[in-house]
Amino acid sequence: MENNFRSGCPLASTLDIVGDKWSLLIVRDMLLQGKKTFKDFSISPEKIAPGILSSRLKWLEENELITKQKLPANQKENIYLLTEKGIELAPVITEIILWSDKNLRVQNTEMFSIAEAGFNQDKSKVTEGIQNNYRQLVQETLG
Amino acid sequence: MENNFRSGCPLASTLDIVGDKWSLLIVRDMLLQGKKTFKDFSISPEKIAPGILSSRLKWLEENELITKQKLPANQKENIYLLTEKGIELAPVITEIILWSDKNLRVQNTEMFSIAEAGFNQDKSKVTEGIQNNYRQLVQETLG
DNA sequence: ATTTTTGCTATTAAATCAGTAGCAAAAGTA
DNA sequence: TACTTTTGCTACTGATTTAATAGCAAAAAT
Repeated sequence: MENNFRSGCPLASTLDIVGDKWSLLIVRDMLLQGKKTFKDFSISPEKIAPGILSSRLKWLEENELITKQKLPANQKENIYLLTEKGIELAPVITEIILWSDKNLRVQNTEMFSIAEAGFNQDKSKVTEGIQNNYRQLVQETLG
Repeated sequence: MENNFRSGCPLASTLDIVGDKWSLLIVRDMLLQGKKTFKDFSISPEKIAPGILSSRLKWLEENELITKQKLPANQKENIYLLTEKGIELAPVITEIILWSDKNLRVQNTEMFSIAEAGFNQDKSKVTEGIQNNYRQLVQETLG
């Protein structure tokens, strides 16, 4: 259990955990689309390779952003769910999406509208809505 | 000028630009510590290698998050400054720091206090303060 | 005129990412 | 019950990115 962080900087420490091209997209799929299984994550538009997906899920589980479990009804499927620590990334994701909408749309002409997903409302309301919605999904999934 | 983004997702698009282990740390050094030169960035506690720093600065300039220029007084030193697009990353950085403070401190026992930097105040006040402070630095630098 | 500083590039090695194939076990279907 | 499909991966190969160090030319400082 050694300290593998580059420095004592909180920003750098976060990047040491989720500062790669995929981790936050997995969290996005869970938070915003309710994805739960390996298969679910495999079919994102960004097409993550199974090897990378596998290693990222392990890493996120090790760092307690997600849990992995099987439900009694299905002994094959692994169910991945965000922990509270993971759910609390919602404000970060919201700010990134708002920045992107405002600043990258000119570069990425294919970018989705964020109004559809309700991101043009009050910032903290949006974030809380996403979080509470997800917490309900967890309840429903685990019964 | 082709579209090199992985998808139309705003989150993924941002990660395509600053989703590596170093870009946001460079923005951090500029915003929070007023760093402006290659040398300044070289001496961060995370010790970025010159080759990576060089390529990241080029990339950030290409994507218009920073500008690069020489001041009349010094024809050797390059001065790197954040554009408005770069300054607007402040809310993202604030949220990441707050998440880290709350959720990674247990893992990274060497983490700095964020109270010292004033991050325990009202969120949008903190962000705006950082941004206005930086805009003033730009003014002072360019005269 | 000499030394130091700055802003890099070059080089090599290591780590990570990406794409495809394939496979065992569980689940679904006939 | 046998067969097919689905799921959740692992293995493999190659490409790309990152990391660490050395070094160097031009400007600035002494």
